[in-house]
Amino acid sequence: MHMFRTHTCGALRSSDVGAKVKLSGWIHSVRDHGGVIFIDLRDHYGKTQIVVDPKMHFYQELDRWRVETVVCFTGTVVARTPETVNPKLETGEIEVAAEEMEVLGEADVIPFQIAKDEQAPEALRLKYRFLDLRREKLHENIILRSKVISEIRRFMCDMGFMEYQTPILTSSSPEGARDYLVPSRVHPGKFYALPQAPQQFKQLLMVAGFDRYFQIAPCFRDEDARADRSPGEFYQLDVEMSFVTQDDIFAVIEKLLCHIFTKFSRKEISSAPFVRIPYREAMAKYGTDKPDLRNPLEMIDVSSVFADSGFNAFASTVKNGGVVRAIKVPGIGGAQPRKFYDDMIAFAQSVGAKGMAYIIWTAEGEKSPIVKFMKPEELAQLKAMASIQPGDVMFFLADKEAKVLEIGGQVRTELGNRLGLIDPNVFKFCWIVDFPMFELDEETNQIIFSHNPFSMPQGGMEALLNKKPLDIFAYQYDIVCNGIELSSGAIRNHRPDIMYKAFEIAGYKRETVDERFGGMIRAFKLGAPPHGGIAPGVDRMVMLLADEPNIREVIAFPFNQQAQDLMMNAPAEVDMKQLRELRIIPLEPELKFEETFKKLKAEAARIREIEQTAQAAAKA
RNA sequence: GGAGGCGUAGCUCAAUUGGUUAGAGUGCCACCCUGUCACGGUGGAUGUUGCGGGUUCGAGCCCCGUCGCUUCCGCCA
Repeated sequence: MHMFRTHTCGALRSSDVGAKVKLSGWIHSVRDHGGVIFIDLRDHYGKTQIVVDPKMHFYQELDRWRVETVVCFTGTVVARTPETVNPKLETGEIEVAAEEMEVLGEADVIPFQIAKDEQAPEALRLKYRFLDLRREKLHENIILRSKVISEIRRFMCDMGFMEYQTPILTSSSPEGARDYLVPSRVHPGKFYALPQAPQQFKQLLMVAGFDRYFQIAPCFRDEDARADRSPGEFYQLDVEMSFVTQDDIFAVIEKLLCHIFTKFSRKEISSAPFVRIPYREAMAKYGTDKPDLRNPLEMIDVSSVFADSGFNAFASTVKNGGVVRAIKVPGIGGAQPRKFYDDMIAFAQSVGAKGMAYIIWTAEGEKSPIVKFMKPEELAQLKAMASIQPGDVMFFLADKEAKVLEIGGQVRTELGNRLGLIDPNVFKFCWIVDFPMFELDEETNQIIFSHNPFSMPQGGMEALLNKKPLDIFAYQYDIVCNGIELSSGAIRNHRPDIMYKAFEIAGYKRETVDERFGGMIRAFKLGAPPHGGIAPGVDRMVMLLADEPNIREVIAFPFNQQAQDLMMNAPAEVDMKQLRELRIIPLEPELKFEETFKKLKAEAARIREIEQTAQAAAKA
């Protein structure tokens, strides 16, 4: 009987010496010494060195086969002499003396190297993704991903959750990202949408009484890519629970994340409970709602110091309703050259700052371009506010608050990076909580939902009736790790009366709410439990665990940044036959849609009229 | 949709800042080599310098346009 292997390429050890074995795999590398040839044979499990003696009948033929050819060797396991043991290989104590060879799959010249650590351009790597996936790091990443997902499933089930599947072909949701649409053949002119997330389904499962739901759920969003955001599709660990508070959900997720990150990483991990930071505090201190807490720097408000200062640039900003924020960097006073400060100012300007001031405190006094404009008591005030020690430096930004926070956040990150303040061997998690329910639209001056209209307002109906809308928080939260947002979540608003009221505050009529969200409201009118959930991104978790800066490195077959699959050539044009069934005529991209649509409709009506006239004439 | 960066051999990069026939490593091809494990050695082939135009005696280098890649902003309830 024919067989391909008795062992994998990672299996053999010195205890197997003397065994007659058969190994199959890819030719990883060839080292031809004239009198003897060494071949590293590689498969999913590892590498084994094959030795071919010139006396073997296939010795001459071996020359023909290039690296990455798939071959099967039969031979005997022999021990390596102590000086030829390779400690880098798990199978390094032995080698296989080849006696027979069979070529199973010939390989042409490969477009980029696999055995060597060579960085090929990404477009090429994506086109030949099956080759790229043979490279050790990428292969390991995909294996890690598989292990992480199966461990998540096991752990969730152990915590009493059950995995439920929800439709892939569903309807377009009114809020949120752009949908991917799928035309219906049975109902020409109508479209399914791929789910941006199984949001409504998981809530309906709670209404259906299933209590603890999870799903490793595919999500589809037609939005542009980022380094940590794959365009098109991605996976999230979708979670929903009934009869829970925000803290119940936090406890479950903290347990899960601690377990997964401990199991699959050797980095130090924040211990549960993770620190909780109100949204406004996060914005004030870090200038972002996804702070990297490995960076110890924080912004402080020093507007009051400069309100009546002799430093006019800042004083006038404060008088005109702006703010001054400072970032203290401890202990670098004497350590950085002048160029460092110039570079930081240039950086601040590159992200939109008008300028940036700084003060260096030394044992001898202050060094700064702005100190000469300031009174001694102002300097003393600053010193007290930030507990300044000699050697500390303070950077200052002044502008409208929103702008200062945004720029300050980027300056904080840049300082952290440049000064090496960010420990790469730590995972720091935090919850961002107390997102405002409403905000003021800057253009229209109207109250609008600030994030998710379906979250439960803190304080419920009572808060909606009695509090100023802008003072109401939502039970909404983000989980953040090392500056990467893993997920948003919320306690949902399951009460139709509270939902109508919340929408009323944001300017929606009851009829509009019924029209747009009628399905959910109908369900909530027939006995809905309080419920809430979260949906951490699986790709982002694996990306953090694999220490990859780019999300495409942890996805087996990712889109490129333009949402194309270069290997499968997707998206692609389709047959006229398929379009005819769907009654779809693609418009040339350069044509104006509205005008062309009207013209085509008019033309269609004209053709129909001509046909009807002809038919009538034929009858008569 | 907008901004920045990049584009030279299959791949990674160089080309003394506008000056002779565009080089090196790696890969590829041929030959040599019995202990390598990124083996080593000798020789060889490989270029529309992304594309189009302009400036110039002369452009890989400068200018304009265009395309592609990438990072960020917008967007991502």
